[in-house]
Amino acid sequence: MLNYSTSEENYIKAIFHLQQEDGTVTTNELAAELKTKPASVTDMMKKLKTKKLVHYEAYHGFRLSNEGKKLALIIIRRHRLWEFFLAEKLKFSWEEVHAVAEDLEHVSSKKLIDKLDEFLGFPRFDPHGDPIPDANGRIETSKQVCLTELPLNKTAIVCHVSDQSSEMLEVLGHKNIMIGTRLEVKKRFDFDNSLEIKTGKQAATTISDQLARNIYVKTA
Amino acid sequence: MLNYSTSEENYIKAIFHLQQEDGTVTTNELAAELKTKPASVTDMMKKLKTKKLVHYEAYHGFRLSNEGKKLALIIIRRHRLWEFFLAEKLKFSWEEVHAVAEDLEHVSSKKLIDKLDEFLGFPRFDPHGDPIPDANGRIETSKQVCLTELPLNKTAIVCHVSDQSSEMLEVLGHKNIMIGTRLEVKKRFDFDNSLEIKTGKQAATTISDQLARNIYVKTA
DNA sequence: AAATATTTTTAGACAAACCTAAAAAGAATT
DNA sequence: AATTCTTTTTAGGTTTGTCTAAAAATATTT
Ligand SMILES: [Mn+2]
Ligand SMILES: [Mn+2]
Ligand SMILES: [Mn+2]
Ligand SMILES: [Mn+2]
Repeated sequence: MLNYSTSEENYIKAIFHLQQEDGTVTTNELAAELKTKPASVTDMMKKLKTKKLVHYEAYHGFRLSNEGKKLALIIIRRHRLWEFFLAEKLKFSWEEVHAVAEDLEHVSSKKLIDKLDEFLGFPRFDPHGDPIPDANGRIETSKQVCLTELPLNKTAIVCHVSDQSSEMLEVLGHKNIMIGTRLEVKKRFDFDNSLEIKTGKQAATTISDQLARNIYVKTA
Repeated sequence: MLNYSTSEENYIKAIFHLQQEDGTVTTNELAAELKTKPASVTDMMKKLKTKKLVHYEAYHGFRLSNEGKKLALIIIRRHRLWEFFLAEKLKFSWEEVHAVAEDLEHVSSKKLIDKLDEFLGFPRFDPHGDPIPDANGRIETSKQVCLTELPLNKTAIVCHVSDQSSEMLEVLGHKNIMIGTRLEVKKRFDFDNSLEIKTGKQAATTISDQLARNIYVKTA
């Protein structure tokens, strides 16, 4: 069932990401995304069509078939689990993980990935806050986002704090914020980027930019 | 300096292993090792020669240049560190690690490998007992081997015990065996595979097959 | 509805890594 | 030293994934 080349996998993953927005993807879009030429994209689309991974009619764009989507989620799972591993276990910084994961994602042993998942404690989000598909390809629909980027008045749930120091936990405890807390940002002060937030039925509190940077939330 | 294809890397590694025995490697030998055809080997040797990784004169075999040896040790380092990771952290069995490492070894980030090495605690031997080259390409010359495979009357030093249970440590303590102990196998009883060993100036002791299987030694 | 501009596909070429079959070189036998 | 056997190389071909340049289809303007 699965034994695809690095090139095929990179195309499938890129189509998956592009069609999230557009629905259907064009030749030029994909060529730009993959830093290749439109002619190369057409060649590859013909091949992926015969392999039943994409729906494609000449001149009318393409989108992934169900098979193609399943494959994309497998590759995304590998990519994000490796990113998590690199950040969490090897202490790579946030920005470094992507490039290395871009290569590691093409090592295709199913057992490797499932054991890695287990070793990492079945993490749900990669270091950029993107959800990690599970072994069956199921993926959380809502993206994890830093509290600093949450739009005003949008209800969200705290799902991760990146700094676990006792100082951090002290201030969180005092403000009654923990994993699972439902909150909304009511105001954002441009002067110092501090936030006024509302949690449940309590009075509003203010959160510094410093603190907000370490809190990740999921929109419901 | 280093950006070689998966194919080039597999050839370099295979030549390294073959020339350990032979000194110089032949076309047919290498073709057999890599399950490819002699004609393909000749093609690749021409390429590796222009890249200065091998010394090669038509019809007279080949061996790695210094550059080639350095590259081989980098690839072997990657391979064995991944094998150690798979066995130690992901609980892969002994026999499963090689195939997966055969792919992982071609991910070429130097930082990835050095951080992995650190994360693993700078292991000196892979799960098969082969030594792991360090970040500078230095490699231990003597291979680690299970006590069950040590030839009679050959002095060796205990370097690893794979079972660290308190029961195991109890029996080892009683027999005065620990990491660093110098020993020789004096006799091997076919009936139960038990061993009579001699350590330093003490009287000989007997070790069961069960115990011996968990002790690894390095010949001096 | 033409004319023009943009996008996409086709045609033809190239490098990498492999193959088979034939030729050449070297080694072993007589 | 000539013949025979074995090994190695060359010649020519295939597949995969890329490219440029030209042609065809589609979209946008006028
Ligand atoms: Mn990424
Ligand atoms: Mn990739
Ligand atoms: Mn191995
Ligand atoms: Mn390999």
